[in-house]
Amino acid sequence: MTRLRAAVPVGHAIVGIDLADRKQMVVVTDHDSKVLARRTFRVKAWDLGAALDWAAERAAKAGFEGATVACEPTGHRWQVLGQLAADRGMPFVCVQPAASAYARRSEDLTLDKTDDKDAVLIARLTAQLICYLPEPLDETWARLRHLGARREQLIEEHVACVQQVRDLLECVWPAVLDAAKQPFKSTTWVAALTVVVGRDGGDLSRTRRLGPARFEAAVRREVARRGKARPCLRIVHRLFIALTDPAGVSTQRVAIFERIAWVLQDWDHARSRLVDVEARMVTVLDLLGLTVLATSIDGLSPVGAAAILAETGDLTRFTSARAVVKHAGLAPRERKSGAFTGRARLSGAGRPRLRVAAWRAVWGCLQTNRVYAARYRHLTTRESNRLTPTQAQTAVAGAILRQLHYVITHQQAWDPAVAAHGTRQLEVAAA
DNA sequence: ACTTCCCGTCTAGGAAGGCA
DNA sequence: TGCCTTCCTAGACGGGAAGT
Repeated sequence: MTRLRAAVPVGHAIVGIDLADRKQMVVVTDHDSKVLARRTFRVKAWDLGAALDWAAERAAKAGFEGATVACEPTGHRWQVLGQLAADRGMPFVCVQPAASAYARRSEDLTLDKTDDKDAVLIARLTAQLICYLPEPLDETWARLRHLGARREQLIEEHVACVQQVRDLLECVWPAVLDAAKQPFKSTTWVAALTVVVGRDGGDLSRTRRLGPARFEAAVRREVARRGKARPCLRIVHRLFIALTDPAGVSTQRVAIFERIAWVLQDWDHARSRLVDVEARMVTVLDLLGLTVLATSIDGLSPVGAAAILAETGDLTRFTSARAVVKHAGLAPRERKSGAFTGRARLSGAGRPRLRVAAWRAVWGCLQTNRVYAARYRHLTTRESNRLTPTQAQTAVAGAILRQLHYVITHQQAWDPAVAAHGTRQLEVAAA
C-alpha cells in the first residue's frame, strides 16, 4: 500500500485511460473521481503521448502538482502507454480488468458499459489504490520472458505434430504404435517410421521385401542422421513385424503416409527450434547469474528453472514467497463459514504458463529430489487429512516456487536439510 | 545409449448449443 | 439455415534419472 500510495500521491490528479485499438478514452479526475476533463483520442496507443501532455496540462491547471496514469493491461497497449508515461516522468499503474468488471456491476447493478464510464471507473479504482504497479522488465528479463513464450509455442507445436501422427497412424496402420512402449519418445521408432513413410508410398509390402537386414541398415542411417549413435534393435524388429499387420483403412494409406511425411518434417523443424530456444534460455539464465542457484534444487533442470523464471520475472520483486505461489494460481482458495468447511480448491487465478512450468518441475523433482519425494509420500499416506496425489503435487509445486524464491532472493544454495525441516536449527536441536 | 516411470494438464476433434 | 462458440471426452505428453 505504501508503494502504491507513492505512485498515486494525494497531490496528484489521476488520468484514467480506457485503451482500445484506435479509440482511446482519457479522463482526468481528482481523488473523489470528479471528472476535471474528458476527451477521446482517435489514435493508436503509441500516439498517446499528446494525450498525456494534454492530461498533464489539465491537471496542472486544476492545481495538482502532477498526474498518475492508470489503464487496464489490455494486450500490448499498456506497455506502450507505460513507456510514454515513463518518458514524461508520470507514475504509471494498472487496474485488473477483473476489478473493473466487478466495479462496473456494483456501480448501478447493471452490465452497462461505455468507454468513458470505464475510464472513470479505472480512475476511481486507482484513487482507492485498487491497482498495481506493473512489473518492470529490463532487457535481459524481457528476453527470458519472450523466450519462455516462444518455448511454450514450440512445445504446443510439438504436441500437435505428435498427436496428428498418432491419429493418422491409428487410422491406417495402428500396429506400428505398439512397436515401442513410448513410440514418440523413441528415436529408433521415429527413424523407422520415417524410413517406411519415405520409401514405400503407402505400400507396406515394398518395405517388407527389403528384408530385415537392409531395413535395419536404413534405420541405422536415419538414426545417425538424427544425431543418435545406434538404434534399439528390439524396436526395429517389432516394427518390421508390424509391416505385415493388415489392420487399418487401406484405401487411405497412400494419402495418409504422404501427410505423415510432411508432419514428420514439421515435427523435426519444431524440435530443432525448441532445442535452440532452450539453449538460449539457459544462456540468459547464465547471464542473470542464476543457473547455479536455481539448479541447486535437486531435480530442477536449467531449462525448467528458466521456464519458471521467464514467467515470474525477477523473483526479488515479490515481497514474499507466498506471493509467487499465488501468482501461479496454486494457492488454495478456502471456503469456510461458521461451522461449515467447504473443500479448498486451487484459486487458478494467475499466470497459467507459470502454473504449467511449476507442474512440469514437480514431475521431474518427485522422481529425483529426496525431500520432495518424502513430502509427497508423507502427504499421500498419513493417517489424518490424507491428500490425493494431485493435492500433494500441488503442495510440492508450491514448495518448489517458495524455495526457488528463497534461494534466489537470499543468494543461497538450496539445502535439503532446511527444505526438509524448515530451519537448520531444528535439525541441530534434534541431533 | 536408449527406454521407462510417474499422473494432471492439455490438445484435437466431434457434438451440441447459441445466435443472427 | 449456417456459422461460431462452448462443451465434452479420450488419451498422450512433460522432465530427470534409474533401469535395461
